[in-house]
Amino acid sequence: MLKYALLGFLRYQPMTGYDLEAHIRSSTSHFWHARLSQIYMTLRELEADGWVTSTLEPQEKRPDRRIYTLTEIGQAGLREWLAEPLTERTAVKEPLLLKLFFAGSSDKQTILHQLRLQLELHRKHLSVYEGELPPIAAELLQQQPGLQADALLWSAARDFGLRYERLYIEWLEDTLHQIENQFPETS
Amino acid sequence: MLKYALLGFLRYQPMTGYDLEAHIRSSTSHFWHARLSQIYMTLRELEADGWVTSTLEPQEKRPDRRIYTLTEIGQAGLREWLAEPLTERTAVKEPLLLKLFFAGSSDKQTILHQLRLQLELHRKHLSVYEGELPPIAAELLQQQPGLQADALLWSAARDFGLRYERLYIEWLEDTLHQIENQFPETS
DNA sequence: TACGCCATGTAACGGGTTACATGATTCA
DNA sequence: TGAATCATGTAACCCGTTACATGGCGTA
Repeated sequence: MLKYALLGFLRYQPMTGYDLEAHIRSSTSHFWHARLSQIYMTLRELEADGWVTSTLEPQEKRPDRRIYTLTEIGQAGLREWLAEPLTERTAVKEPLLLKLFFAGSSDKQTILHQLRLQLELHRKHLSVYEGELPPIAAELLQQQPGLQADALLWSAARDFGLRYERLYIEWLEDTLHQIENQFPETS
Repeated sequence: MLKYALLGFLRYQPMTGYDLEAHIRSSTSHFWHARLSQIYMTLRELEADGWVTSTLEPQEKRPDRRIYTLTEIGQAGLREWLAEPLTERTAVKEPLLLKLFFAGSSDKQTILHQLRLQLELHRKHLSVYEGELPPIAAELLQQQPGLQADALLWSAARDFGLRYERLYIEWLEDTLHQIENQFPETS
Protein backbone atom coordinates (compact mmCIF):
# COMPACT_ATOMS: atom_id res chain seq x y z
CA MET A 1 0.00 0.00 0.00
CA LEU A 2 2.92 2.32 0.60
CA LYS A 3 3.41 2.55 -3.13
CA TYR A 4 0.06 4.29 -3.49
CA ALA A 5 0.97 6.81 -0.85
CA LEU A 6 4.12 7.60 -2.82
CA LEU A 7 2.23 7.85 -6.09
CA GLY A 8 -0.36 10.01 -4.38
CA PHE A 9 2.22 12.57 -3.33
CA LEU A 10 4.07 12.42 -6.63
CA ARG A 11 0.84 13.40 -8.35
CA TYR A 12 1.33 16.89 -6.92
CA GLN A 13 4.97 17.25 -7.91
CA PRO A 14 8.20 15.33 -8.60
CA MET A 15 10.18 14.60 -5.46
CA THR A 16 13.01 12.62 -3.88
CA GLY A 17 12.56 9.75 -1.45
CA TYR A 18 13.71 12.01 1.31
CA ASP A 19 11.08 14.60 0.44
CA LEU A 20 8.41 11.94 0.34
CA GLU A 21 9.31 10.82 3.82
CA ALA A 22 8.89 14.39 5.06
CA HIS A 23 5.49 14.65 3.39
CA ILE A 24 4.35 11.38 4.89
CA ARG A 25 5.60 12.31 8.33
CA SER A 26 3.94 15.69 8.29
CA SER A 27 0.61 14.73 6.82
CA THR A 28 -0.33 11.05 6.69
CA SER A 29 1.68 9.76 9.62
CA HIS A 30 -1.40 9.66 11.86
CA PHE A 31 -2.90 6.91 9.70
CA TRP A 32 -0.02 5.79 7.47
CA HIS A 33 3.70 5.85 8.08
CA ALA A 34 6.88 4.37 6.60
CA ARG A 35 10.61 4.23 7.21
CA LEU A 36 13.01 5.86 4.81
CA SER A 37 14.60 2.53 3.93
CA GLN A 38 11.25 1.16 2.87
CA ILE A 39 10.47 4.27 0.85
CA TYR A 40 13.71 3.96 -1.09
CA MET A 41 13.08 0.30 -1.80
CA THR A 42 9.52 0.88 -2.88
CA LEU A 43 10.54 3.69 -5.21
CA ARG A 44 13.00 1.30 -6.88
CA GLU A 45 10.22 -1.21 -7.39
CA LEU A 46 7.90 1.43 -8.78
CA GLU A 47 10.57 2.46 -11.23
CA ALA A 48 11.20 -1.14 -12.25
CA ASP A 49 7.48 -1.45 -12.98
CA GLY A 50 7.49 1.78 -14.99
CA TRP A 51 5.14 3.62 -12.62
CA VAL A 52 7.71 6.34 -11.98
CA THR A 53 10.93 7.53 -13.61
CA SER A 54 13.89 9.08 -11.89
CA THR A 55 16.56 11.60 -12.79
CA LEU A 56 19.72 12.38 -10.86
CA GLU A 57 20.29 15.95 -9.81
CA PRO A 58 23.99 16.29 -9.04
CA GLN A 59 25.02 17.86 -5.76
CA GLU A 60 28.38 18.65 -4.34
CA LYS A 61 29.42 17.33 -0.96
CA ARG A 62 26.18 15.49 -0.54
CA PRO A 63 24.68 12.46 -2.33
CA ASP A 64 23.00 13.33 -5.62
CA ARG A 65 19.27 13.83 -5.33
CA ARG A 66 17.23 11.20 -7.17
CA ILE A 67 14.05 12.89 -8.26
CA TYR A 68 11.07 10.71 -9.02
CA THR A 69 8.33 11.61 -11.47
CA LEU A 70 4.97 9.91 -11.94
CA THR A 71 4.46 8.29 -15.36
CA GLU A 72 1.21 7.82 -17.28
CA ILE A 73 1.20 4.19 -16.20
CA GLY A 74 1.67 5.21 -12.60
CA GLN A 75 -1.17 7.69 -12.81
CA ALA A 76 -3.43 5.02 -14.24
CA GLY A 77 -2.41 2.61 -11.48
CA LEU A 78 -3.17 5.19 -8.84
CA ARG A 79 -6.55 6.03 -10.38
CA GLU A 80 -7.46 2.36 -10.49
CA TRP A 81 -6.57 1.86 -6.84
CA LEU A 82 -8.58 4.93 -5.86
CA ALA A 83 -11.63 3.63 -7.70
CA GLU A 84 -11.43 0.19 -6.06
CA PRO A 85 -13.58 0.13 -2.91
CA LEU A 86 -12.40 -1.48 0.32
CA THR A 87 -14.82 -4.33 0.87
CA GLU A 88 -13.68 -5.21 4.38
CA ARG A 89 -13.20 -3.26 7.54
CA THR A 90 -9.63 -3.04 8.70
CA ALA A 91 -8.99 -5.16 11.77
CA VAL A 92 -7.44 -3.43 14.75
CA LYS A 93 -4.15 -4.68 16.20
CA GLU A 94 -3.45 -3.05 19.51
CA PRO A 95 -0.68 -4.55 21.66
CA LEU A 96 -1.74 -2.61 24.75
CA LEU A 97 -5.14 -4.25 24.74
CA LEU A 98 -3.60 -7.67 24.28
CA LYS A 99 -1.38 -7.12 27.27
CA LEU A 100 -4.20 -5.74 29.36
CA PHE A 101 -6.42 -8.65 28.42
CA PHE A 102 -3.99 -11.15 29.94
CA ALA A 103 -2.88 -9.05 32.91
CA GLY A 104 -5.35 -10.58 35.38
CA SER A 105 -2.60 -12.17 37.46
CA SER A 106 -0.32 -9.15 37.29
CA ASP A 107 0.32 -6.77 40.10
CA LYS A 108 -2.23 -3.97 40.32
CA GLN A 109 0.43 -1.27 40.46
CA THR A 110 2.15 -2.68 37.40
CA ILE A 111 -1.04 -2.43 35.38
CA LEU A 112 -1.78 1.09 36.59
CA HIS A 113 1.76 2.14 35.82
CA GLN A 114 1.52 0.87 32.27
CA LEU A 115 -1.79 2.56 31.62
CA ARG A 116 -0.58 5.85 33.09
CA LEU A 117 2.47 5.75 30.86
CA GLN A 118 0.27 5.25 27.81
CA LEU A 119 -2.00 8.06 28.95
CA GLU A 120 0.97 10.38 29.09
CA LEU A 121 2.14 9.35 25.62
CA HIS A 122 -1.28 9.82 24.09
CA ARG A 123 -1.83 13.18 25.76
CA LYS A 124 1.49 14.41 24.45
CA HIS A 125 0.72 13.13 21.00
CA LEU A 126 -2.70 14.77 20.96
CA SER A 127 -1.33 18.13 22.00
CA VAL A 128 1.26 18.03 19.21
CA TYR A 129 -1.36 16.87 16.76
CA GLU A 130 -3.81 19.61 17.69
CA GLY A 131 -1.09 22.19 17.21
CA GLU A 132 -0.22 21.34 13.65
CA LEU A 133 -1.87 22.59 10.51
CA PRO A 134 0.09 20.29 8.22
CA PRO A 135 2.73 22.71 6.94
CA ILE A 136 3.80 20.92 3.77
CA ALA A 137 0.21 20.40 2.72
CA ALA A 138 -0.49 24.06 3.40
CA GLU A 139 2.41 24.99 1.16
CA LEU A 140 1.03 22.84 -1.62
CA LEU A 141 -2.33 24.56 -1.26
CA GLN A 142 -0.77 27.98 -1.75
CA GLN A 143 1.28 26.88 -4.73
CA GLN A 144 -1.53 25.07 -6.42
CA PRO A 145 -5.03 26.48 -6.33
CA GLY A 146 -7.81 24.08 -7.17
CA LEU A 147 -6.94 21.74 -4.36
CA GLN A 148 -9.89 22.73 -2.19
CA ALA A 149 -11.43 19.33 -2.80
CA ASP A 150 -8.22 17.70 -1.64
CA ALA A 151 -8.12 19.95 1.41
CA LEU A 152 -11.58 18.83 2.46
CA LEU A 153 -10.46 15.21 2.42
CA TRP A 154 -7.23 16.02 4.21
CA SER A 155 -9.14 17.61 7.02
CA ALA A 156 -11.53 14.65 7.23
CA ALA A 157 -8.58 12.29 7.61
CA ARG A 158 -7.03 14.58 10.18
CA ASP A 159 -10.33 14.71 12.03
CA PHE A 160 -10.36 10.94 12.33
CA GLY A 161 -6.94 11.01 13.90
CA LEU A 162 -7.97 13.64 16.44
CA ARG A 163 -11.11 11.80 17.40
CA TYR A 164 -9.16 8.59 17.76
CA GLU A 165 -6.64 10.16 20.11
CA ARG A 166 -9.41 11.67 22.22
CA LEU A 167 -11.17 8.33 22.41
CA TYR A 168 -7.98 6.63 23.43
CA ILE A 169 -7.35 9.14 26.20
CA GLU A 170 -10.90 8.96 27.52
CA TRP A 171 -10.81 5.19 27.50
CA LEU A 172 -7.51 5.18 29.37
CA GLU A 173 -8.86 7.59 31.98
CA ASP A 174 -12.03 5.56 32.49
CA THR A 175 -10.14 2.28 32.60
CA LEU A 176 -7.66 3.66 35.10
CA HIS A 177 -10.52 4.67 37.39
CA GLN A 178 -12.16 1.28 37.07
CA ILE A 179 -8.99 -0.57 37.88
CA GLU A 180 -8.12 1.74 40.76
CA ASN A 181 -11.52 1.10 42.30
CA GLN A 182 -12.31 -2.48 41.37
CA PHE A 183 -9.14 -4.42 40.71
CA PRO A 184 -8.17 -6.52 43.74
CA GLU A 185 -5.08 -5.46 45.68
CA THR A 186 -2.20 -7.89 45.42
CA SER A 187 -2.22 -9.82 48.65
CA MET B 1 3.33 -10.89 19.77
CA LEU B 2 1.03 -13.69 18.78
CA LYS B 3 3.05 -16.02 20.92
CA TYR B 4 2.01 -14.13 24.04
CA ALA B 5 -1.62 -14.36 23.09
CA LEU B 6 -1.22 -18.13 22.81
CA LEU B 7 0.62 -18.35 26.13
CA GLY B 8 -2.02 -16.15 27.68
CA PHE B 9 -4.79 -18.53 26.75
CA LEU B 10 -2.79 -21.62 27.62
CA ARG B 11 -2.41 -20.25 31.13
CA TYR B 12 -6.09 -21.06 31.68
CA GLN B 13 -5.95 -24.59 30.28
CA PRO B 14 -4.13 -26.87 27.79
CA MET B 15 -5.52 -26.62 24.29
CA THR B 16 -5.00 -27.42 20.61
CA GLY B 17 -4.13 -24.85 17.94
CA TYR B 18 -7.63 -25.15 16.66
CA ASP B 19 -9.08 -24.36 20.08
CA LEU B 20 -6.76 -21.39 20.44
CA GLU B 21 -7.99 -19.98 17.16
CA ALA B 22 -11.56 -20.22 18.43
CA HIS B 23 -10.64 -18.42 21.65
CA ILE B 24 -8.88 -15.67 19.77
CA ARG B 25 -11.73 -15.24 17.34
CA SER B 26 -14.33 -15.08 20.06
CA SER B 27 -12.54 -12.86 22.51
CA THR B 28 -9.50 -10.93 21.31
CA SER B 29 -10.30 -10.62 17.63
CA HIS B 30 -11.42 -7.02 18.06
CA PHE B 31 -7.87 -6.00 18.93
CA TRP B 32 -5.75 -9.03 18.03
CA HIS B 33 -6.32 -11.71 15.43
CA ALA B 34 -4.39 -14.48 13.69
CA ARG B 35 -4.77 -17.09 10.98
CA LEU B 36 -4.76 -20.76 11.83
CA SER B 37 -1.64 -21.34 9.77
CA GLN B 38 0.23 -18.75 11.75
CA ILE B 39 -1.01 -20.20 15.03
CA TYR B 40 0.26 -23.68 14.13
CA MET B 41 3.64 -22.29 13.12
CA THR B 42 3.96 -20.20 16.24
CA LEU B 43 3.09 -23.15 18.46
CA ARG B 44 5.87 -25.16 16.82
CA GLU B 45 8.30 -22.36 17.57
CA LEU B 46 7.12 -22.09 21.17
CA GLU B 47 7.64 -25.82 21.57
CA ALA B 48 11.11 -25.63 20.04
CA ASP B 49 11.94 -22.93 22.59
CA GLY B 50 10.57 -25.02 25.43
CA TRP B 51 7.78 -22.58 26.31
CA VAL B 52 5.10 -25.20 25.71
CA THR B 53 4.99 -28.97 25.37
CA SER B 54 2.58 -30.99 23.28
CA THR B 55 0.98 -34.39 23.48
CA LEU B 56 -0.92 -36.19 20.76
CA GLU B 57 -4.44 -37.30 21.54
CA PRO B 58 -5.36 -39.99 18.99
CA GLN B 59 -8.63 -39.64 17.12
CA GLU B 60 -10.25 -41.86 14.55
CA LYS B 61 -11.28 -40.50 11.19
CA ARG B 62 -9.89 -37.12 12.00
CA PRO B 63 -6.32 -35.84 12.51
CA ASP B 64 -4.98 -36.47 16.00
CA ARG B 65 -5.38 -33.52 18.33
CA ARG B 66 -2.08 -31.97 19.39
CA ILE B 67 -2.65 -30.55 22.84
CA TYR B 68 -0.32 -27.83 24.02
CA THR B 69 0.55 -27.18 27.66
CA LEU B 70 2.35 -24.19 29.12
CA THR B 71 5.71 -24.97 30.76
CA GLU B 72 7.38 -23.20 33.68
CA ILE B 73 9.64 -21.44 31.21
CA GLY B 74 6.66 -20.33 29.18
CA GLN B 75 4.93 -18.99 32.28
CA ALA B 76 8.02 -17.03 33.18
CA GLY B 77 8.25 -15.65 29.65
CA LEU B 78 4.63 -14.57 29.75
CA ARG B 79 5.05 -12.94 33.16
CA GLU B 80 8.08 -11.06 31.95
CA TRP B 81 6.25 -9.75 28.89
CA LEU B 82 3.31 -8.67 31.03
CA ALA B 83 5.59 -6.73 33.35
CA GLU B 84 7.33 -4.91 30.49
CA PRO B 85 5.59 -1.60 29.80
CA LEU B 86 4.89 -0.36 26.29
CA THR B 87 6.92 2.79 25.97
CA GLU B 88 5.47 3.95 22.65
CA ARG B 89 2.00 4.51 21.38
CA THR B 90 0.98 2.17 18.60
CA ALA B 91 0.78 3.93 15.26
CA VAL B 92 -2.45 3.62 13.34
CA LYS B 93 -2.48 2.14 9.84
CA GLU B 94 -5.80 2.69 8.17
CA PRO B 95 -6.03 2.04 4.41
CA LEU B 96 -9.38 3.80 4.12
CA LEU B 97 -7.91 7.05 5.34
CA LEU B 98 -4.98 6.73 2.98
CA LYS B 99 -7.32 6.27 0.07
CA LEU B 100 -9.55 9.11 1.15
CA PHE B 101 -6.57 11.39 1.59
CA PHE B 102 -5.62 11.03 -2.07
CA ALA B 103 -9.11 10.95 -3.52
CA GLY B 104 -9.27 14.65 -4.36
CA SER B 105 -9.40 14.04 -8.09
CA SER B 106 -11.80 11.13 -7.83
CA ASP B 107 -15.42 11.23 -8.76
CA LYS B 108 -17.67 12.44 -5.94
CA GLN B 109 -20.03 9.49 -6.29
CA THR B 110 -17.14 7.05 -6.12
CA ILE B 111 -15.97 8.51 -2.83
CA LEU B 112 -19.47 8.53 -1.36
CA HIS B 113 -20.01 4.97 -2.48
CA GLN B 114 -16.84 3.80 -0.76
CA LEU B 115 -17.65 5.56 2.48
CA ARG B 116 -21.21 4.23 2.48
CA LEU B 117 -19.92 0.71 1.99
CA GLN B 118 -17.61 1.11 4.96
CA LEU B 119 -20.43 2.55 7.03
CA GLU B 120 -22.48 -0.53 6.31
CA LEU B 121 -19.63 -2.86 7.25
CA HIS B 122 -18.93 -1.06 10.50
CA ARG B 123 -22.58 -0.89 11.48
CA LYS B 124 -22.95 -4.61 10.90
CA HIS B 125 -19.80 -5.31 12.88
CA LEU B 126 -20.93 -3.14 15.77
CA SER B 127 -24.30 -4.84 15.99
CA VAL B 128 -22.66 -8.27 16.11
CA TYR B 129 -20.16 -7.02 18.63
CA GLU B 130 -22.78 -5.51 20.90
CA GLY B 131 -24.68 -8.78 20.83
CA GLU B 132 -21.89 -10.97 22.09
CA LEU B 133 -20.93 -11.64 25.66
CA PRO B 134 -17.81 -13.60 24.72
CA PRO B 135 -19.09 -17.18 25.15
CA ILE B 136 -15.80 -18.98 25.55
CA ALA B 137 -14.59 -16.49 28.12
CA ALA B 138 -17.90 -16.82 29.96
CA GLU B 139 -17.44 -20.57 30.06
CA LEU B 140 -13.99 -20.14 31.55
CA LEU B 141 -15.42 -17.87 34.21
CA GLN B 142 -17.92 -20.51 35.29
CA GLN B 143 -15.34 -23.27 35.35
CA GLN B 144 -12.75 -21.26 37.19
CA PRO B 145 -13.78 -18.92 39.96
CA GLY B 146 -11.25 -16.31 40.97
CA LEU B 147 -11.11 -14.84 37.51
CA GLN B 148 -13.06 -11.72 38.45
CA ALA B 149 -9.93 -9.64 38.06
CA ASP B 150 -9.45 -11.09 34.59
CA ALA B 151 -13.07 -10.38 33.75
CA LEU B 152 -12.67 -6.71 34.63
CA LEU B 153 -9.81 -6.42 32.17
CA TRP B 154 -11.67 -8.36 29.51
CA SER B 155 -14.53 -5.95 29.72
CA ALA B 156 -12.19 -2.95 29.56
CA ALA B 157 -10.68 -4.32 26.35
CA ARG B 158 -14.12 -5.03 24.98
CA ASP B 159 -15.18 -1.51 25.89
CA PHE B 160 -12.35 -0.08 23.82
CA GLY B 161 -13.50 -2.04 20.81
CA LEU B 162 -17.06 -0.83 21.19
CA ARG B 163 -16.03 2.79 21.54
CA TYR B 164 -13.78 2.47 18.55
CA GLU B 165 -16.55 1.13 16.35
CA ARG B 166 -18.91 3.89 17.48
CA LEU B 167 -16.28 6.51 16.75
CA TYR B 168 -15.68 5.04 13.32
CA ILE B 169 -19.37 5.08 12.49
CA GLU B 170 -19.87 8.64 13.70
CA TRP B 171 -16.86 9.82 11.76
CA LEU B 172 -18.12 8.12 8.61
CA GLU B 173 -21.56 9.71 9.02
CA ASP B 174 -20.11 13.17 9.58
CA THR B 175 -17.63 12.81 6.73
CA LEU B 176 -20.35 11.62 4.38
CA HIS B 177 -22.41 14.71 5.16
CA GLN B 178 -19.45 16.99 4.66
CA ILE B 179 -18.60 15.48 1.32
CA GLU B 180 -22.21 15.46 0.18
CA ASN B 181 -22.48 19.16 0.92
CA GLN B 182 -19.04 20.52 0.18
CA PHE B 183 -17.23 18.31 -2.27
CA PRO B 184 -17.43 19.74 -5.81
CA GLU B 185 -19.59 17.88 -8.33
CA THR B 186 -17.65 16.27 -11.12
CA SER B 187 -18.11 18.56 -14.10
C1' DT C 1 31.57 19.59 20.53
C1' DA C 2 27.78 17.19 19.58
C1' DC C 3 23.39 16.83 17.60
C1' DG C 4 20.13 17.22 13.81
C1' DC C 5 19.53 17.78 8.97
C1' DC C 6 20.42 16.40 4.35
C1' DA C 7 20.75 12.29 1.23
C1' DT C 8 21.48 7.83 -0.39
C1' DG C 9 21.24 3.07 -0.08
C1' DT C 10 21.94 -2.56 1.27
C1' DA C 11 21.24 -6.91 3.97
C1' DA C 12 19.33 -9.77 7.33
C1' DC C 13 15.52 -10.84 9.66
C1' DG C 14 10.67 -11.13 11.35
C1' DG C 15 5.87 -11.49 11.18
C1' DG C 16 2.00 -12.35 8.64
C1' DT C 17 -0.93 -13.75 4.47
C1' DT C 18 -2.33 -16.77 0.73
C1' DA C 19 -2.55 -20.82 -1.40
C1' DC C 20 -2.15 -25.60 -1.26
C1' DA C 21 -3.20 -30.38 0.60
C1' DT C 22 -6.41 -33.79 3.03
C1' DG C 23 -10.85 -35.56 4.44
C1' DA C 24 -14.71 -37.29 7.56
C1' DT C 25 -18.99 -35.58 10.08
C1' DT C 26 -22.99 -32.98 10.86
C1' DC C 27 -26.67 -30.05 9.89
C1' DA C 28 -29.93 -27.29 7.06
C1' DT D 1 -26.59 -31.53 -1.88
C1' DG D 2 -23.75 -28.27 -0.18
C1' DA D 3 -21.78 -25.66 3.57
C1' DA D 4 -19.74 -25.43 8.09
C1' DT D 5 -17.05 -27.74 11.60
C1' DC D 6 -13.28 -30.36 13.07
C1' DA D 7 -8.16 -30.85 12.58
C1' DT D 8 -3.63 -30.72 10.89
C1' DG D 9 0.04 -28.80 8.50
C1' DT D 10 3.72 -26.80 4.42
C1' DA D 11 5.63 -23.39 1.04
C1' DA D 12 5.93 -19.20 -1.33
C1' DC D 13 5.53 -14.70 -0.96
C1' DC D 14 5.02 -9.81 0.72
C1' DC D 15 5.57 -6.09 3.55
C1' DG D 16 7.99 -3.94 6.94
C1' DT D 17 11.74 -3.23 10.55
C1' DT D 18 16.45 -2.98 12.22
C1' DA D 19 21.00 -2.52 11.64
C1' DC D 20 24.71 -1.18 8.89
C1' DA D 21 27.41 2.18 5.87
C1' DT D 22 28.81 7.10 4.55
C1' DG D 23 29.68 11.97 5.52
C1' DG D 24 29.46 17.15 5.09
C1' DC D 25 26.89 21.31 6.87
C1' DG D 26 24.68 24.27 10.14
C1' DT D 27 23.53 25.45 14.76
C1' DA D 28 23.20 25.56 19.81
